[in-house]
Amino acid sequence: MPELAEVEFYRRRWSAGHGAKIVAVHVHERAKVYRNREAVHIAKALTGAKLLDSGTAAKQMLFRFSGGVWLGVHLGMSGELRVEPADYPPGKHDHLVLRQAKRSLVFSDPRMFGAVLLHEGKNPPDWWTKIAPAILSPAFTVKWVADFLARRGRAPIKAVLLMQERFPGVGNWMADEILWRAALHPARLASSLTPKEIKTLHRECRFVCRGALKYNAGVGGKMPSELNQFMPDSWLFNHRWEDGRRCPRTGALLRRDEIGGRTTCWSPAHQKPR
DNA sequence: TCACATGTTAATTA
DNA sequence: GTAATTAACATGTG
Repeated sequence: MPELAEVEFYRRRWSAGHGAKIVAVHVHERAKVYRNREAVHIAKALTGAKLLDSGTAAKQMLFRFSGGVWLGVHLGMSGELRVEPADYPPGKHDHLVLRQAKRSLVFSDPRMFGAVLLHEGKNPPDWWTKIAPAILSPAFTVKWVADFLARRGRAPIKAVLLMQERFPGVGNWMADEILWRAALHPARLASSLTPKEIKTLHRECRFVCRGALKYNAGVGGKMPSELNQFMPDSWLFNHRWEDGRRCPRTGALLRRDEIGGRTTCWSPAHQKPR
C-alpha cells in the first residue's frame, strides 16, 4: 500500500509517542514480520526504552530509542501504523503494540509482507545508511537518472521506476503518475528515451514526490486525517484505480494493463509508444 | 469461486 | 557476470 509520502504519513502518527517510554510490548510470535530477530527478543529490547525520534527514507522507517536500540519498519503491501488508547486490545493483525503511559503505538499488517527489524548499536543499521539518495536530494541529478536508464536499457521504463536502488520510495501509483506527467508510454524501453525526455522524467519524479508529500504529510501544520484525502483531481491518482475512468487532462479513456509485471494505468491519448 | 491488491526478493531465463 | 522476468510470499475484498 504505502509509497514515499504515505510512509511519512504513517511515521508521523507514531511521532505522538516521541519522548515517552515503552512500558510494555505486545507481539504475535507466529507472525512472519519479524525479519531479523525473534519476536520475544524485539519485545524485550524495546521494553523500558524511550522513543526518542524517527525518520523515513524511501519506504523505510527508522525509530530511535534510548540505550542504542533502533526499530526499522517496512509496511509492505498492507501495513499501517496507528495510535490507539493505552488499554487498546490488540487485534488479529496488530503484530507489534508498543505501550506507553498515554497511548499504544500499533503496527498492523494483514498480509505480512511488511518487516519489523531490530538493531542494537550506537549507530543506525547498515540497511538504513545504504538506502539510495532521495529523489528530492541534490544527489538525484539528471545524469544520475540517465546513467541508470542506460544500464537498465532493455526493461520497460515503468519497471525501472519501481527499482528502489535508484528511485527510492516510488511505488506503483507514483510510477504511473510520473510517466503520465512526463507523457511517456510505460512500455517504452528505458534506453529509448531521448535526453530531453530523460530531463522531463527527472523533473516529474521530483514534482510527484514533492506533491505527494505536500498532500500526505501536511503543509503548514495541516495534517490529513486519512491517507491521500487531499490528493487533487488534477492528478492521475484519483482516476487510476478502476476501468472506465477518464484522463483528467485529455478527457479520453484511460487504459489499464499489466506492464513490467504490475497493473499500469496510462492515457493513450498523450502517452504514445515509439 | 475467481480475480486482484499502493512490495520485495529468490529463482529462473536470457 | 549482469540484466530481465517470473513466482512466491499470506490475507482480505469485491
